[in-house]
Amino acid sequence: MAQMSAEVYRTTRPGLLGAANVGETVQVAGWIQTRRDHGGIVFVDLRDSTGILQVVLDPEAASAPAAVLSGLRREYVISVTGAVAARGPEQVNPDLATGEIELVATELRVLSPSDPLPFQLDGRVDVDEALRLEYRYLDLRRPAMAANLQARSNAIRAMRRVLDGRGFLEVETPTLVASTPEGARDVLVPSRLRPGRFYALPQSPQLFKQLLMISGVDRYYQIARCYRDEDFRADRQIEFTQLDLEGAFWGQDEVLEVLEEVAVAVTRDLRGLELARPFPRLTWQEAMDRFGTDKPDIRFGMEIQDLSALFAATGFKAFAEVLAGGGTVRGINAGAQGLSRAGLDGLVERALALGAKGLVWMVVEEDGSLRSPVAKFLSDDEQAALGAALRVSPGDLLLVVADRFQVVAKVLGALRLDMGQPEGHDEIAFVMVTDFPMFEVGEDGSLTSMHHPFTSPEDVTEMAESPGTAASLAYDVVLNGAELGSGSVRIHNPEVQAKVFEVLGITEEDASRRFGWFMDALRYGTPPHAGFAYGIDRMVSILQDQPNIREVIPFPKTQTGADPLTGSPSRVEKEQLGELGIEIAPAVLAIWAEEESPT
RNA sequence: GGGGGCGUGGUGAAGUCUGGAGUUCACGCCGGCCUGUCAAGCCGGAGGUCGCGGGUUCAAAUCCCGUCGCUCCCGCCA
Repeated sequence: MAQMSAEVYRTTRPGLLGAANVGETVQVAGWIQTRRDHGGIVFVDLRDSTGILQVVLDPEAASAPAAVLSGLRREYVISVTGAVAARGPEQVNPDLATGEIELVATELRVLSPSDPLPFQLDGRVDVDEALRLEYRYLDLRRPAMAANLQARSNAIRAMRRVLDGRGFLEVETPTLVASTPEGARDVLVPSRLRPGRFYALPQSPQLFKQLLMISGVDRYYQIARCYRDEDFRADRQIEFTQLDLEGAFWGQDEVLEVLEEVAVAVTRDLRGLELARPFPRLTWQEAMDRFGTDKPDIRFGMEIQDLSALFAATGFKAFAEVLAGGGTVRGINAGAQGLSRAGLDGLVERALALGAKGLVWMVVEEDGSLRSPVAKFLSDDEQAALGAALRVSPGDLLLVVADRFQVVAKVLGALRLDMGQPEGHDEIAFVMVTDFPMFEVGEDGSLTSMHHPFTSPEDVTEMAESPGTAASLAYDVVLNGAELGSGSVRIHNPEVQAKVFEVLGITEEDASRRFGWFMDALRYGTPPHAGFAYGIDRMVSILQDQPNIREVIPFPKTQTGADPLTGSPSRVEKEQLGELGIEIAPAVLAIWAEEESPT
C-alpha cells in the first residue's frame, strides 16, 4: 500500500466553491450532513469546516455502484470527484452559501463509515448537555459549535495582533507552582520525587509576571491557563484561560489604553462592530451608588437614587430608624412592570433572600398618587418629592430599600437586573471600573484584599491609617454586567509590600515564609509596573451570545468537575499512590466499596 | 454547605398536579417506493426496567422517602 501516502483526498474545499468555479473538475472531502435518496438520483450535502456543498450522485454518471450510493449514511466521510455545475434557476438554494452551484460526481469513495449517532447534529432540539459532552467530538461538528471554536481562535489572534504590534513579549510561566493558601482553593498535584509535597496549579501567573518585570521584560503577555478549585457556575470552570499582561514603567492609564485596544480589536473581529473610545469609566463608588454593583450592566438605566435626604424627617418608622442608625434609603424606578400582587410579593421575597429586612414597593396610579402598603405612612410632601426624584409616570413600579449601604446596594442592584436586564445581547457595553477599595472588611472586622495583596494603594498613609476605606489602584473591565477581568498598579516598593501584609494581619514571619522569595526580588531594582488579566472564556462567550462559557470551551467539565467523555477525575492504582506517599482515607474507601457492591 | 429546576424508546417533548394497560407527537434509525431534492416526499416497521433503590396502594412514570446525574442561583471565587 505504498501508494497510500500519495493518495489525494481533495483538491479544494466544499465551502470555497462558487459560481466562479463552474466547469472545473475538483475533488472534495468531508462528512455527509444529509442525504436525499430519490431512488435513482441521490443528493448529498457534503460538510467540512468551510461549509456545505450539494453533491449530485447520478448512478449513470457516477462510477460508484448503486449499492454504494444507497448505502451512504449521515456522517460518513467521503471523497468526491466531479464537475462544478451551475444550478438551474429553479434549483438555486438561497439558504446555502454555495446554493448557486453543485458538484456533479463522477467518482465517490467512502473513506470512513459512521455508526448511527447518539444524538442529532442538526440543532433542531437542545440536546442534554451531559450527552453532548460525552460525545463532544460529535457536538463540535455542529456549525454553531464550530463557529464558537473559530471565534475563540479569532479572539486570541486579535489579542496577539494588538500586543505583538505593541512590542509585547509572549512568555510562558510554570503551571506547577508553589501553593499559596489564600484566596481560592488551589488545585494540588503531588510530587513523586519529593513525596508528601505538592505543587499547585496556578490561580494566575501573578507573581511570575511581576518577576518578569523585575527581569527587565518590558511588556509581557501570555495566553495563560489558570486553575481555581471552587464551585462551578455558568461563567466559572475549574480551569480557564486568561489573557495575562503586564508592563513596566506603566501606570493605570497605559494599561487601560491597551485593554481598550484589545477589546476593540476582539469586538471588531467577532462582531464586526467598531466600539467608540474611550470606554465609559466609573469609579467603584459611582458604580455602587448608581448600579449597586461593581460590575454594572450599563445597557439600560433604572439607576439607583439616594432618597435619604428626602426622608430625613419622615414619620415612617422603618425609614427613620435606618437613617438614625447611619443607614441609607434608596430606590429605583422599575418602570411599568404590570406585576400582580403575587408578582410584587415575589419581589419582596427575593429582597429578603438577598439580605434586606424588607422591600417597599409602590405603584404610581393614573392620578399620580401612590398605591403601596406603606403609602399611608408617607406625607404628601414626601410622596411628591419621591415622584420627582424617581421621575415617575403613571404605571411605574418604585422599589425602595432602607438599610446599611452594602445591603441596599446589593438588593437594589440585583432587583435592577431582574427588572431591567435586556433579553438579547445586541448591544456591547464595555465599562471600566476604577478606584476599587484596597480591602474588604469582613463581618468580624477582618481585612482581606479586594483584588490581591500586591495591589498598590492610592495613598500609603491613608491605607495605614484607615484601611477600611482606603482606595487602591485596581480596576476591572466589565462587559454587559459581567466582570471580564481585573488588574492593578502593583507595589514595587518592598516596604510598601510589607506594610500591606501587616495591615492584612499577615505576620512578618508568615509573609517571609510564603512570599520571602518575592519580597527579596523586589529589593533588586523593581520598575514601577501594572497589568491586567482578561478572562477569554467569558469575553468570547458574551460576544458569541452564549449562555455559559462551556459553549466556547472545547472540552469543558460538568458542575461536579467531571469530564463525561474521558471519565476524569478518575481513580488511580494503589501503586501510583504508593510512589507519591499517598493513601486514600478509610472513609473514602468505604464509599468506594459501597458504590462497587451490587446490592 | 444551602435553595430551585430537570431526568419518559436513539434524540427532544407531552403525560406527573388529580394513581387505572408504556399512551401520544416530532425528529432519528431500519425496510420499501420514488431521477431535481435541499432539515426531500410517500408507505411500512423496529425500538422504552419512565435515572436508580425503597415505601404507600388492588394498582405507581404519576404519591412519599432516599440516592445518583445534569443544570441555575446563594455561599465561595485573594
